[in-house]
Amino acid sequence: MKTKNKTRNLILGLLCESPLSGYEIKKIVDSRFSFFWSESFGQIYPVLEKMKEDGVILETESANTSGRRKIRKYEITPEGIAEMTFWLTEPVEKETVRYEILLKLFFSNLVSPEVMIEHIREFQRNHRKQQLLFDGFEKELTNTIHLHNNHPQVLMTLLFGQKVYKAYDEWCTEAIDLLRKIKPEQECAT
Amino acid sequence: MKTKNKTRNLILGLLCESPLSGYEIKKIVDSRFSFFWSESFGQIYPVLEKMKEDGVILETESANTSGRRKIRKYEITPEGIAEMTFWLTEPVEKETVRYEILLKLFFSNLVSPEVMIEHIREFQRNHRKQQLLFDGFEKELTNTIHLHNNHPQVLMTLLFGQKVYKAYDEWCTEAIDLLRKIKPEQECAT
DNA sequence: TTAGGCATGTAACCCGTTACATGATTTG
DNA sequence: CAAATCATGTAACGGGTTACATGCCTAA
Repeated sequence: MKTKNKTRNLILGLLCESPLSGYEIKKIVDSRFSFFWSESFGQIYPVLEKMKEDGVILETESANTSGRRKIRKYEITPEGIAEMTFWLTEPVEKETVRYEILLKLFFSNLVSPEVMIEHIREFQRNHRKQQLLFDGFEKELTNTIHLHNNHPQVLMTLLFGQKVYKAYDEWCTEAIDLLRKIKPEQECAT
Repeated sequence: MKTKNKTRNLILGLLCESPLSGYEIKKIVDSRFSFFWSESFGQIYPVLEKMKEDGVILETESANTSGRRKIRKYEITPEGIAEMTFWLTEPVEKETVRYEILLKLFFSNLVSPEVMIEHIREFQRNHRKQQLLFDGFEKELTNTIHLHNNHPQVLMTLLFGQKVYKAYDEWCTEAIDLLRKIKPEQECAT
């Protein structure tokens, strides 16, 4: 039962709450998980097929609603719940992050400081957009408190995002300041 | 010239400073880049071969020193420097992070809070170890100031690590506190 | 009517890890 | 001598993205 496939666990987790289609899974990930997870259709659909074969989920031919294209809804089986709870107890694997922005920064003495400043500004802009979304989520959650039994857990993931993104933001500001102090003659090439 | 292969850029960057072997590249990444980058031998050696073919690096048959096994040293070519500077000016691609710990947390109402508390403790321990290394690096750097012309850039990557890991650490403490407050009857299953 | 969102799926490709094989040299 | 470390390499595999193909429905 050694599941390296995290997509599989994501799907199992979502289906623990309610049956969903592949399309809906993707939408949920894109909207609520985007700051710590991502999935593509090219991954989701084949994995769903495999999971059906393995008997951890089953298709609940949930209607051809109003002559629309067939929507394949899936629900979790007891085997699926067992697999999910097993995975939850397994230790978290060491994540292998790769911050392209830090790699560029590390070697950025090959180009003018302005280049790197612009990269960091862009990074800061993108992450500030996400920070605004955090605030929205938080309000949404405090309004619907106790509606979901995983409410505290959701808040905690949010808290993670808020703290880390705040750290990103502060770093961006400081890094830009530091880069501005670098004299052009210290460069290697342009 | 659309390089998606980041390993290639890492190698180019390192070779800008001095010629290196595949083994040395791996050691540098493991020791100094580990908190924001990772590489495996199975990736490095084939990429080096490909880069040689493409003429961005060349092998400088750096001696069979004292009858030892042949060490293949590589140095960068002008084409390699051009490729690297081009990549540095290209925008940073949106990173797709996947925090397994947050995915587990999000769905952790399926198991007892103690399970998740232990995962977070482990996460905190691992990252605190790295935080100690940051302090060591910093001292090392302040001693050798001005020895390398990318000194400020290195310090900035370090600053990033320090800020983000501090955010991790604070979150861990708060999250564990919050999890302790969850009453067992709020769970779904065990 | 056409653009865009809903919905599913596949093929090609790349990226990267793991595991293994090989062999030399150093150190206990 | 055995174990660890230095050093290079390959094969197998899996994970994941991108791009494409298909088709339906709704709203401008």
